[in-house]
Amino acid sequence: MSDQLKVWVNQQLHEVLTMSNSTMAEYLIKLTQQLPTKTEVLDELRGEVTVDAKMELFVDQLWQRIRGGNHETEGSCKCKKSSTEVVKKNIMGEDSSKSKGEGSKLLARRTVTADSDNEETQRLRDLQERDEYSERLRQRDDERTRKVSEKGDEKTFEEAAKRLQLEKEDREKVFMKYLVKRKDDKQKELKADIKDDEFFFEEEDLTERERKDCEYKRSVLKLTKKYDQVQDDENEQGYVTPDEKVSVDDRDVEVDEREKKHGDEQKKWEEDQRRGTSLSFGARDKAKRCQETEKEYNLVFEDEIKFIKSLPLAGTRKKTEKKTKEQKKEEDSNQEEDEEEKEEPKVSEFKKKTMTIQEVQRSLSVYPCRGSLLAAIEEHQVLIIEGEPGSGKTTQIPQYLLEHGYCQDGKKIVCTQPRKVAAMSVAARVAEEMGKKLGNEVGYSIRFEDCTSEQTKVKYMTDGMLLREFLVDPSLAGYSVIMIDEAHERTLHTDILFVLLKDIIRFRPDLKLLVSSATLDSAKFSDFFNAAPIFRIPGRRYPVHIYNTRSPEVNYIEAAAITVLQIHITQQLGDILVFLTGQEEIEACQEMLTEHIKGLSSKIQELLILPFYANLPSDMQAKIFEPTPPGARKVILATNIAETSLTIDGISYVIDSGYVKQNYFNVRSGMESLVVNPISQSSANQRAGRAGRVRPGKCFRLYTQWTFENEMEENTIPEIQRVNIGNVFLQLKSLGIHDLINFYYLDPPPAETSKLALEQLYALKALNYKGELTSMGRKMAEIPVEPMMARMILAADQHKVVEEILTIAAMLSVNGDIFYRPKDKAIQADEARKNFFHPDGDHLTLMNVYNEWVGAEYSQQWCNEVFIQHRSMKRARDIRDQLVGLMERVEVQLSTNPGDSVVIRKAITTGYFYHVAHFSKCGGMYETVQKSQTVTIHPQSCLTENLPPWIVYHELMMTTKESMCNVIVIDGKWLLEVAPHYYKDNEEDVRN
DNA sequence: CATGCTGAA
Repeated sequence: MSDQLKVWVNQQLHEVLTMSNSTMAEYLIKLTQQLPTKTEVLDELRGEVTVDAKMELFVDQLWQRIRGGNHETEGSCKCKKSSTEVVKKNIMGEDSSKSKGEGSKLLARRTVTADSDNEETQRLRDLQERDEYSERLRQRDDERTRKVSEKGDEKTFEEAAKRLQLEKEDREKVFMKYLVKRKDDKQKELKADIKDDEFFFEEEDLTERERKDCEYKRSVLKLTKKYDQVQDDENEQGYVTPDEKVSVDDRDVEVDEREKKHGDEQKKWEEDQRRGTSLSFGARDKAKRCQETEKEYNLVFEDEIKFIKSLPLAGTRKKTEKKTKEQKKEEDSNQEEDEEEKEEPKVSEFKKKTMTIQEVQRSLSVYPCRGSLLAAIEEHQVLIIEGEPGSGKTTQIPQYLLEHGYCQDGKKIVCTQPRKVAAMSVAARVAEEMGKKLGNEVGYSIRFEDCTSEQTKVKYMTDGMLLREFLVDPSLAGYSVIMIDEAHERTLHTDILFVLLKDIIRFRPDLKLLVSSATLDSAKFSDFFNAAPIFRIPGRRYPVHIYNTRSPEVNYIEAAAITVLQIHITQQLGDILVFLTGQEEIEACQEMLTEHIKGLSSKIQELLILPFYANLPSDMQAKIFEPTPPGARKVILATNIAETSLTIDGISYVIDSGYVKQNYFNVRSGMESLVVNPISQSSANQRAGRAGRVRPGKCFRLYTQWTFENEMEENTIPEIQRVNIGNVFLQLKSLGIHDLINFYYLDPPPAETSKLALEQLYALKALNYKGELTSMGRKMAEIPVEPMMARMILAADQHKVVEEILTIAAMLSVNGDIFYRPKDKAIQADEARKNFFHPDGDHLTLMNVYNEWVGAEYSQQWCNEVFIQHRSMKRARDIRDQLVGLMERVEVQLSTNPGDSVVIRKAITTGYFYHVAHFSKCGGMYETVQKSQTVTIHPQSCLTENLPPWIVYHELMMTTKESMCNVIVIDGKWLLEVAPHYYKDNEEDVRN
C-alpha cells in the first residue's frame, strides 16, 4: 500500500507546496503513522514547512487514510523524540555539537549562544520572504509563458506564418550583411596570401604538398561563403564530432543560403570530413605501394623501447560472443547476432559515405534491434542501454520513439549530452535525417543558446541545462521520455540528474527513462534503478592491438617521443595520437621530437608535429583537423581533451603515457589541487579505443601489463567525489530536498565534503540554522555561478556596484587564461600585462582588461597586441550578458560606480570572506584564516611586491606550491562589517 | 624565486 500512498501524498504535496519529493512524502507518512494525535503531526510539520489551511486539510485527509478511527498506536511516545532527531540530523548530517573542525565549532557556538526568540522570528521572516520571492518568480514565469503562447496564438495559420516569415527575414538580413562583410575581409586576406606564395615560390619547384596547398587556397577563395562562416566562430570550430557523424552520408546537399548559422557550420564540417577521408585513403594506398606493411619492430635507436603485444581490445566479433552469455533476453540476442553477422563485413566505411540517409540509418547497429528495443521501453519504465560509440543510439533512438508516438499530447523527448558541442551537432544531424529544419521538430538547448520552439518534439540539451529546468519545474511535466546519454562519463551533472530522476519516476509512472552508457558501468546503473533491465546493442569497432612496455619507463615524455619515431619509421602510414598531461609536457615533447627529426630529416618521411590542449589559441587548434598531406604523417600531442571530447579522423596509433592531471578538492585544507595521477583502466581503454575508429589500430602503452592490472584503479573516481559540491547542494536544497547527506546517490560525495558545503552555505546565509533555504539562498540558486560568487553579486546590490561586480564575476568565471604567454615572447607578454595592473588587486586588474576591451570595441586585433586571449574575452562577454539578463530575476537593479575601489572590494569580501589570508610577520608568509594553511601569492598576481597584511583570494591552487590565484587587498576591519557572524570571535585579531 | 587537465550553468 505504501507506494500507492506515497504517490498520492506526493501529488498532494505538489499542490500544497508547489514542490514535491518523496523524502518529504515518506517523512509525512511516518509522522502520521507514529504520532498520537493529528495536532502533534501538524506541530511537527510546522518545524519543517509553512502550514496553511490547504496543508491542514491535506494532513487531515492523510490522517483519515492512514489512521481512520484508530487513535492509539504502539510506540508513539518515543517517536516524537526520534523524529526531532531526524530533523536535526537532516541539517548537519550528524549531531552538530559533536562535529569536528573549526567551522562547525563556530556553528555550535552560535547555536548555543544565540537568542532563540530572535532566531526564530528571524527565521520565520526569512522563510516568509523566501516564499514570497518564489511566488513572484513563479508569476513572472507564468507571465512569460503566457506571452509566448499568446504570441503563437494568431487567429489564422496564415497570420502566424507571415509573422514567423517576417521575423526570419529580418534575422537573415542582418546575418547576410554580416556574411558579406566577412567574406570581403577574408577574400582580401586570401588573395594577399596567394600573391605572396606566387611571389616567393615562383621559380622554385613546388612539391606536391605545396602545390596542393596553393590549389587549396584558391579553391577556398571560391568557396568563401561557406568557409568564413566557420572561421568566424572560433569557439565551435572543428570541435567535437560525435561518433555517429562518422557515418555522414555523401549526398549532395544543396547549399541553402538562408539556412541558420549552425546549419552552415554543420555543412562545413561535413565538407571537412569528406575531404579528410578521401585524402587519408590516398595515403593508405600509397603506403601499400611502398610495401611498408606490418613490419614488427626493428632496432632503430640505441635506447629503443621494447613493447610486448598483448590481447587486443575486443573487436566486434568477440563482443558478440560475450554478449550471448550475458544477454538477459535470449531471443533478442540471437536475432541481433544473426543479422549482425550477415551485415557487418559488407559495410565498409567508404561505402557508407556514398549511401543515402536511409541506408545509413539501416546500416547502424541499432537498426536491427528497433522492434525489440521499443518493446523493452514499452514494458519497463527505466531501461539501461549499452552500446559502443558509433552504434547510432544517440541519433536513432529518439527518432524511433517519436515515430512510435511518444510525443502525443504535446510531450517532448529529451536527450542530454555532457557537452555543448555534442548536443548541437547531434541535433543538427537528427534534423537532417528527418528532413526537418533545426529548431522546429528537433531542437537543442545549451547555455547561451536556446534553439527550440513550441513545436519541438525532440530536444537535445546539455545535462546542466536539464538540471536548471528542474528548478523551474520539479516534475518535468513537459517530457515523456528522458534519455541520459554518455552516462558512463559520470560528470557531476549526470550524477545529480540520476538522483533527481530516481525520485520523480516514482510519482510519474508515465515517464520513461533511458540511460545510455558504454559497456563498463551499466550493471551499476541497473542496480541504482532497482535492477532495471539492460539492453545491449552490438557495437561496431575495429580491433586495437595493445602493446605494453617490457619494463616500466621512468621518463614517459622521452619514451613517448622515441615511440613516435619508432612508429614513424617502422609502421605503415597513419596518424599518431599521444596522450600527455599538460601544456608544459606537450611543449617539452614537441621540442624533443623536432630535435630528433633534424638529424634524420633526409632519411624519413615528413612528420607533422601538432600540439593540442584547451588553452591553445584556436587557430592552432584548428590545424589538427586539417587533412594529412599524402606521404606524410601527423603526430598530435594532446591532453585528455582528445580522450572524450572530440574525435580526430585518421588516427591509427595511440601512445598512452598512463597519466592525467586531475583536480582534487581537499576538504581539510579547503584547497583544490591539480596533480598528476595514473589513469584508470577504463580510461586507458577509452584512449586505446581512439585508434580503432577508421580501421584496425595499435595502442602503445608506456607502462607494463603488470602496472595496468595491479596499480591502476578499475574506474576513474567520479567527479562528485572530487570537487566542491556547494553549488550542487544549493540547487538540491532549492528543489526542496532536505536531507542531502543521507540521500541516495549513485556514489555519495565524501561526508566531509558534504559537511563543508553545508557549513559554507550556512555561513553565506543561504541556509538558516535549521538547514532551510533562506530568501538569500533562493536567489543565489537562481544565479548559475558558485555560491560564493552568487553571494558577491547579491552583495553588490547593497553597495551599488552591480555592473562592476558582474564584470569581475564574468572574468573570474572564464576558465583558461585571459593572458596569453607564449614561451618565446614571455617578456613582452609580462610587460603588456603589467599595463593593466591595479594597485588594489587582480580582480580590479581583470575589470580593467574587460573595460579596455570594451573600449577597443571588442577587437581581436587589440587582444593580439596586448597578449590577451580573444576567445576567453568573448566567453567573458557571454557570461556577463547572461548574468545581466538574470539580474531582474533576482530583483537586483543594475547600478554602477566604477571609481570606488573600496566599495567594489567590500562587495567581493562579502562573498569571499571564507577566503581570507593574513600575512604573518614572524613567518614572513601568508596564512589562511580559515584553516591556517601556509600559502603564497601566485606569481602572476599584481600584488607580489606589496604583500599587504590582509587579502582575499579567489581560489587556492596546489601546483608546485600552495598558491592563491587572483587576490585583492582588504582592510581587516571590513571583515567585521561584512561578515560579523563569522569573525566576531576573532575581533582583536582582525583589528590589527 | 614561482606558472594551470577537462567539461558544464
